[in-house]
Amino acid sequence: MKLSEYFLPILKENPSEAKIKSHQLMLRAGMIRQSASGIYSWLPLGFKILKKIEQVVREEQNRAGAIELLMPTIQSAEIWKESGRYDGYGKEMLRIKDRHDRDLLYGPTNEELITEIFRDNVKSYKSLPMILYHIQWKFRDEIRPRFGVMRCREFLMKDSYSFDLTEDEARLSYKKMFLSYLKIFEKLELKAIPMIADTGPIGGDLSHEFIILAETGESNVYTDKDILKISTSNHDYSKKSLDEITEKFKKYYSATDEKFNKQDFENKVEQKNRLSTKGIEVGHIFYFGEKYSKPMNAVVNNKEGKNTFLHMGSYGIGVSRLPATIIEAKFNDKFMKWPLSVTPFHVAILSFGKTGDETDIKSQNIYNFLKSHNIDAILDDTNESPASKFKNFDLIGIPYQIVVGSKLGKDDFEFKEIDGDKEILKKEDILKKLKNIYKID
RNA sequence: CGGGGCAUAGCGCAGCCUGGUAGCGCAUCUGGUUUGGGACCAGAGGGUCGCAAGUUCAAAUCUUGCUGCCCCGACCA
Repeated sequence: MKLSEYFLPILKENPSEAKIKSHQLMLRAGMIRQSASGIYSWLPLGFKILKKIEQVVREEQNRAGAIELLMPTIQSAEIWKESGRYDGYGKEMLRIKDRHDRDLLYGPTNEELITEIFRDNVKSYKSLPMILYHIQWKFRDEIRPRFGVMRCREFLMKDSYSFDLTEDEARLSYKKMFLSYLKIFEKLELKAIPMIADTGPIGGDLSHEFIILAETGESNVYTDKDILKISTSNHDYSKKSLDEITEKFKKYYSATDEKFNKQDFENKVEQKNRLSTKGIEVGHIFYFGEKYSKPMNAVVNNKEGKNTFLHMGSYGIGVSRLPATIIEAKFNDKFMKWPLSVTPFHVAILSFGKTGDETDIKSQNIYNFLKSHNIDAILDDTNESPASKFKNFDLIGIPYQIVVGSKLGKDDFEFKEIDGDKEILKKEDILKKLKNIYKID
């Protein structure tokens, strides 16, 4: 993409309504624009990042054996009356009437709908276990939306739902999601800590929140430093491996404010290992047994041919919250640097030439060369000053840069990591390097 | 919902107290000069001053009502 042909409205000053770093940066880097309180449009750059994050989530959910589908944003009130949550959910739920005066709602979550789909189409224990998920926009009419896309009313969520015959099997499904979440956040270069959590309005008795450590987070976090050393890289989705990884985490103390107990913390964690910091909640998983299957009569035949209520769990990741979370966790006051897995472009080419001159031609040349080899580059071919280009790209945060100026030889290019030292390379070497970094064939 | 604040050009702001032809910086457009960390000169375009009513010869400015947005609290991916 050539910057001169792209839609990237960059702001030099912070809009006054943005109070936290990620909100300011997302507005300034032209990622989002607000359309109403807690409701945002995603501009091309932000949308590209959002889609990449979505893809990381999708791939790891698939690896865990979950199957993707897509449910609508608008739901009928009927099923919510069946589960008893139509009255229970409160004002957070946006209620709508259609032209025939039928009660509809903009889905804040999908337990009812997925339960209806499942019970209508699955009749045998032989189809179990099964985990279904979708990545869809949700609406929760928050009392006070704030912090940009961090706490907004309309947001993109990945929500999975597990169906099992017994509680034991359901706990295994829970562990699959537990590991999948850890791997997703690892791939996004985020430090996520699972915390025992309250089950909230969704209900159930087994639940973890996934908290990303970030100075500017909203939740207080108390844990053991060693918990950060646990690696998931040697774990797969076999039962043995899942049991091992969940056991590893159980050994360490970790709690947010609601569950924090000073006495316990000090008893269980050595002084030198105590970590109390801030975090952002990005995921929440629940096992809730028969909470929905009973009132909605979701059953399958077991081996004896008898109807048995399904054991269910649900698992959410705030996908649209993640771009902001990554910024909060990684921005260092000077520049942004996106993880390799979600960077909007592989490399930025900053041309210090002027339309049509030698430097400009050289820039166009390497841009076309990389493009023809599947490298997604953005070429800044505008007539801005060099200083201004550097500043803009510090803001946008593409991890690698190629700087094309008049100071180098005809076949030489300056290549650098955004926060690293420059090296002088030929274009073939740059291609080789980028292919290696991004694992492109 | 309780408490506080704001609304003037795309963004940041001044003007309001004390009513009299709407301004500044950045951004945008034209021409030229520049080019390795937010360049310079000259010129140009862009605003029913959030909406409505009232007071007045005259309202961005005073009065009243409404709407929107932001901040602090409870809620949440």
